[in-house]
Amino acid sequence: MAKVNHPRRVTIREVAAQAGVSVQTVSRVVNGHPDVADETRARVQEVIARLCYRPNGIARSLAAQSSQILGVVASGFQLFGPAQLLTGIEQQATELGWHLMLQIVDPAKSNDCDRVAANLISHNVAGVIWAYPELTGERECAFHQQIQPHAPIVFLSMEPQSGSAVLNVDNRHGARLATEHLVARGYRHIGIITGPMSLWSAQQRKLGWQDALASARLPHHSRQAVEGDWSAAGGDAGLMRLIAQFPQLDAVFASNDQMALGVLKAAERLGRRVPDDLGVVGFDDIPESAFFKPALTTVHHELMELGRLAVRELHRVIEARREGKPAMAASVMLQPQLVVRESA
Amino acid sequence: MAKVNHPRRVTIREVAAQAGVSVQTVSRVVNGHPDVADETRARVQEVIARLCYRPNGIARSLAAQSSQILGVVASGFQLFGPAQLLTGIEQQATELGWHLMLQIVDPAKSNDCDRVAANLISHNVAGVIWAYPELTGERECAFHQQIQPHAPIVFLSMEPQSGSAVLNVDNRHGARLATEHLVARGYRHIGIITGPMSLWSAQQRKLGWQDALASARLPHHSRQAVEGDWSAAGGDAGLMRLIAQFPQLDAVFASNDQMALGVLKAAERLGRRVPDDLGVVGFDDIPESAFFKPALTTVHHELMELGRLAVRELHRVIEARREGKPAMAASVMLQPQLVVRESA
DNA sequence: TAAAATCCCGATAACGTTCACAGTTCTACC
DNA sequence: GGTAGAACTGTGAACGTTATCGGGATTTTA
Repeated sequence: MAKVNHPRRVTIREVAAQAGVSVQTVSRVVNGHPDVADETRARVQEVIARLCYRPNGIARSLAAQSSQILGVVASGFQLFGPAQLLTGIEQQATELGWHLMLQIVDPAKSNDCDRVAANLISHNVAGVIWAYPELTGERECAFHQQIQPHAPIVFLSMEPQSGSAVLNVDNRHGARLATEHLVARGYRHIGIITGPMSLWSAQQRKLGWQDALASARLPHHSRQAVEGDWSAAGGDAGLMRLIAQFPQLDAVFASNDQMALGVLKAAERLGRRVPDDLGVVGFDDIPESAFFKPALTTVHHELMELGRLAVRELHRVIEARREGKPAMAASVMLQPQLVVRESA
Repeated sequence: MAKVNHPRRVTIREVAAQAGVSVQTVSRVVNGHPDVADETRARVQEVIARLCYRPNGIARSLAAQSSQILGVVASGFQLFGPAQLLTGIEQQATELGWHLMLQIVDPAKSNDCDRVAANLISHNVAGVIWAYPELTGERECAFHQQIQPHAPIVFLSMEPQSGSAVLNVDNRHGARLATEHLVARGYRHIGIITGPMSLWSAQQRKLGWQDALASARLPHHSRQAVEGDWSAAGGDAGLMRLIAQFPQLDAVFASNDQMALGVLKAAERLGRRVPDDLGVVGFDDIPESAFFKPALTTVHHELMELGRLAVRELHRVIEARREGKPAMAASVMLQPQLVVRESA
């Protein structure tokens, strides 16, 4: 096995030698510890700059038994939600000086979670953000058990549970706002196309729809709801099924904007004018939704901010624990807002 | 500073003790080295399973002077392209057993690149994928210089350069296909809304548009082109500007599908029927584009596959170098395809 | 049958940091 | 003027693994 031609990287030892101090003193300067004379500090910093010394993160992690890395467990970034979350996480992490280790779990493989947990632990991550939205509970539980002793976790878009921090958008309330708006506009036969019902957020949005119908004393039967898959194609197919099983339908709450787009397309094909013959409301307020025809009435929420919050909470807990104080991340619930446009 | 209550993790030493062999032998078993008797190997593996031993990635990286981590430098995942790339990268990395360290560079800060490079080097990444699309060249060059001696790099969606591996979709040819289709449909006054012209891909798409006009012997003036920002809002505003400065316009090539959506919206507002009064072609073939009104004719390309390819190339090079052979990643150019729908 | 090669395995030293503790010098106070 | 404490610095041992080298047992070759 041939030696790869690595250029000798500058180590703390060389800095120490050049500055005429001990390795430990350099370490102190680098980490901003007190107890080092101003003059010494200046000399060391000068040498550091001159040699372009960069502390080795790996060695640091090993010695200190903890890293500057946060683990992020996610599913995929093709959907709007996860992409927004990850963007927020990334921004805040960079601002606070954290690095990110990305882990994707494959829903198909049941033991994938163990692999991910083992990876994260073996890399001494300082904290973990669980942004993989699934309801089963078992998965998260097992994961939680494994990670918990090593690093704090925050969960995103999941069922709130005592004993762990869960950050959420109030999907139920958002869906209620959307449906109430349809009711206020005079629609009386309001169906829903849900997201994949294995997801907490999809369930909550359906509950919000039910809440609104109930408080308006409108009936809701199971034939008023069909399950979608977040995609425009799913929304299109969903409207077809919905009309087939519930012909008097006069409005639809689509659980995300992509599905709402599919609904608009199907409605056009069926000769139903929106909003006159069919009211449509979406969820997410993706940037494109204002450009749909007609412009989509939808529910706006701040997922980027949720991601940023997750990092800040984790940061707070990690710092506190480093100072010896026990700390717990707090759960949070952000409130979404209705954005009224033309489709309802 | 209070000791955090870390549960003692199982180390290689304990495995060695339990199995009655040396630490080194356990290491050999874990890493699949030869030169260990079948019987010994079995015994060690049994102990590993029993104690749930997981090698510490940090310590491994430090000792071996190289990790199982790939660095990914990107800009943001809110856009379709980057999200697709990252998804592909993630999938392939997981399949091959690599971990990902995500780094975002802030275009605003000029020295951000140094920070990113330092981080990656300090974590001993085995390879780097540069998926931050910008043309300036300086940035990449400086980065290249710093990383190169430590780890192989592949670049994504950039200007091909000798001496480094660049993976691309043939944006120019794709744009040419799109524009040629407009010509074939009889449009004669074809404008373009480009992406941000600081991006290589945006430049290439504009060149493809020019190619098509030139080979059809149609004139193209600078007033036939406006710069957009990839967003639907940008596409909408773009069409307004385009018509103002080039009134005879009868077709538009929008450099991505979101902008095409904006164009469709603006066209409706102006009372221009698509495709009769105005032909529109997009680029990317996002899943939603088939559901636009009218369904969007666009250019399909396989960005996820490009991301997967990048990881495979890197993997190949890293493995080869570990065996002492010098190796270079190869450059690749994927061909896009035209998808004809209703908008042209 | 001696010499050489092969197969196993272990001892020791890295890898580049931080931590705990032990100085040493200097100031301040009674 | 001795002593207590602060301020600063250095020493040695971790952290958990892999690399290097060497040695004993076993097999192959001359």
